[in-house]
Amino acid sequence: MKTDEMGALPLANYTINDVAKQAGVSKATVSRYLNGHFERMSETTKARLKTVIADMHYVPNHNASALKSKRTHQIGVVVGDLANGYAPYLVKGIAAITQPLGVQILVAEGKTVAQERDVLLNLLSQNVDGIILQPRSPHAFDYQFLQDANVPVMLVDRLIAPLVFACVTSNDRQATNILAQAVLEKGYQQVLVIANPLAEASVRQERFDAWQNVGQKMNVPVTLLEVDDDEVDDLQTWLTRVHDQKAVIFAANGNLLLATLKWLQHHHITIPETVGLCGYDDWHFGGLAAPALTVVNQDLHQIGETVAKQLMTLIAGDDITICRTEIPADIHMRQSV
Amino acid sequence: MKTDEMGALPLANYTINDVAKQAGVSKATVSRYLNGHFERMSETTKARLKTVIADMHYVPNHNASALKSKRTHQIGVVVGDLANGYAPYLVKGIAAITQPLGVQILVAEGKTVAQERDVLLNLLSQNVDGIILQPRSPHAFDYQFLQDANVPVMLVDRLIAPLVFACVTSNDRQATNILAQAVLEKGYQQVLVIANPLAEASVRQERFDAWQNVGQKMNVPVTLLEVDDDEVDDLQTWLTRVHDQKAVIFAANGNLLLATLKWLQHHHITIPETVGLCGYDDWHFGGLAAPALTVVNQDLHQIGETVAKQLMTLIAGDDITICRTEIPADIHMRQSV
DNA sequence: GTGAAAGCGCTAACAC
DNA sequence: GTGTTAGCGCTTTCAC
Repeated sequence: MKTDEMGALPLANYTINDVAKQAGVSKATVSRYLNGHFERMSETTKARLKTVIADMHYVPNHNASALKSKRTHQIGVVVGDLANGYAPYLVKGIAAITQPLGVQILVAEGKTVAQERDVLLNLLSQNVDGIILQPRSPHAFDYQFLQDANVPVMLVDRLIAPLVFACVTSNDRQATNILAQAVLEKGYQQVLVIANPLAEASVRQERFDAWQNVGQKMNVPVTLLEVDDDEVDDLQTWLTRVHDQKAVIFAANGNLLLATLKWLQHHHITIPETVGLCGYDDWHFGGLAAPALTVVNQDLHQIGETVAKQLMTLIAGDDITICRTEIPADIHMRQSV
Repeated sequence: MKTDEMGALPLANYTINDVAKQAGVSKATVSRYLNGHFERMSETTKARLKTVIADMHYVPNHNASALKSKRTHQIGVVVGDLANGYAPYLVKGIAAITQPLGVQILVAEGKTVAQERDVLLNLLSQNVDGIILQPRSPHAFDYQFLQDANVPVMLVDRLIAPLVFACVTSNDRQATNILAQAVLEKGYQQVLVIANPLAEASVRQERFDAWQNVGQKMNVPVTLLEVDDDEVDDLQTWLTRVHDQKAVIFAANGNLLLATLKWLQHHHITIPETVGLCGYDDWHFGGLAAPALTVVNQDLHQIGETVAKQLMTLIAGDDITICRTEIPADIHMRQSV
């Protein structure tokens, strides 16, 4: 290995052996130093190593240490759609916990169950220490291979049945209940819930159930419109049917809320005069729309932090109970209903 | 290693040795198979390995192969703020290129130059094959260590001087020029440009320069308000000063645009009657605001794809010219001016 | 066309 | 308190 006399030297190619030689100790000692095993290391060697490592700009090779220690200090985060307003806040919440710990985040997108499986397998082969997954499928058997792989897994946003991994979501049922109650008290006679296919995710079902329950209690009919691709043209039919009643639309997620808002604006349907609009997740700009939107806002940052903390616990080898942790969502009553 | 008779077996702990033994070949042959070196492999062993690997659910250990081959198939992506509307679309664009290639993305956030340095060093120690960086600092010397590390680096969104790494941005100067021209043709007599500190990023300067040039040509004074933290209270002063003139505000990025819009709404200042508003990056909801916003919209997905492609070229060992690639932005003229 | 063997850079017993 | 040593699972010459 080259010696350097000329100042700032390449952050490069030095190995633990070079450091050991330079410091006049064995590489075991260097390794101990690097891993913070100072229990019975003399202050002198400690100090010496500190300066030598700094001088050499030595950077340990993670791959080698991971190979040996079986710890990569990397976790995988798999979301359904990276550009969905959900993902960034979630990832930021996760990063707030992991980054100070020196744990890196591998993000990947699983747009279909098959693609999700691919990226998960890929993540496993990278030996990630753990995985945070917004699952595409509600069925545990689709994730059998994850259980078999014996890697810590946390779910976020969606549940699977049976619940074989711990999960963090918001309090969907409760929050939707409160919103529904508040909205229906304004005297609406018809409700349309626009959602992606309920069967694919149990929280969707919960949000719909909440409306049904409140609707029943207050004697207001609740209609369901399941759409697959944020294409909301079908709401024309419903609008026609209820045109002489005071009606309100609930869009069950942020994308649908936006799609619906755009559709209504495009068709020059006034909100809330002709039809009321409320929904889930305005990603900080519901207040800017015309009119400002009444919404349930999930605390994504908190969800991310919580799921990351629980994953870190699992990775540390401590058990946690396999259950759903619910993070309270905020409800913003504004002018769109 | 256990043999399995009972169907789906743990995706686990099999090594290349196990596969070799099971297939009755040497691990060298298995390795060749895994890496697609079929040049002179008999069809029979090829077929045999295929089935054995599938049967065993063997998954190669990336850390081991990375240690030996010096290729991790991971790239680092460092952005200033993960929750900024910029990041998700960019990352998605990058993922569109890398995911099919089996290249994983390590995302990290660099909120300050110091933190950015930390995460970059961390990334280097993970032996990422390359780095995409939205640089916090405009000075190349802050990234000397990256050059020394001899790792492929691509910049995105912002330049550094001298330009020692290739970079992908939008056509800031040109797009802003077109917008400015179109806006001023509406007869505005005063312009306020709200931006984060210009000195920190040359594209900010470009956007301001564009306004200055157009303003000069059309004889309209252009004022600059530099704010540090999306706190736009100071625009009160300017508004008072120009209250009897037809005035327009240009917010130089999406966050500032939102902050400004919120501030104006909060102070019940009508747009565009009292003051016009336009800006950069509405992240798909500028059309929903009241009134719909006139903006320059960067093609973030395209930027992400482009920067990822160029990085892949660099990683493949091919040279690219160190220059700035500009992706045309869209200009949306709407009702806010 | 395939195998043997030498490491990649690190960790963790186990010595002393 | 520190050194010796045996691998972790893979890739890649170099033989044959």
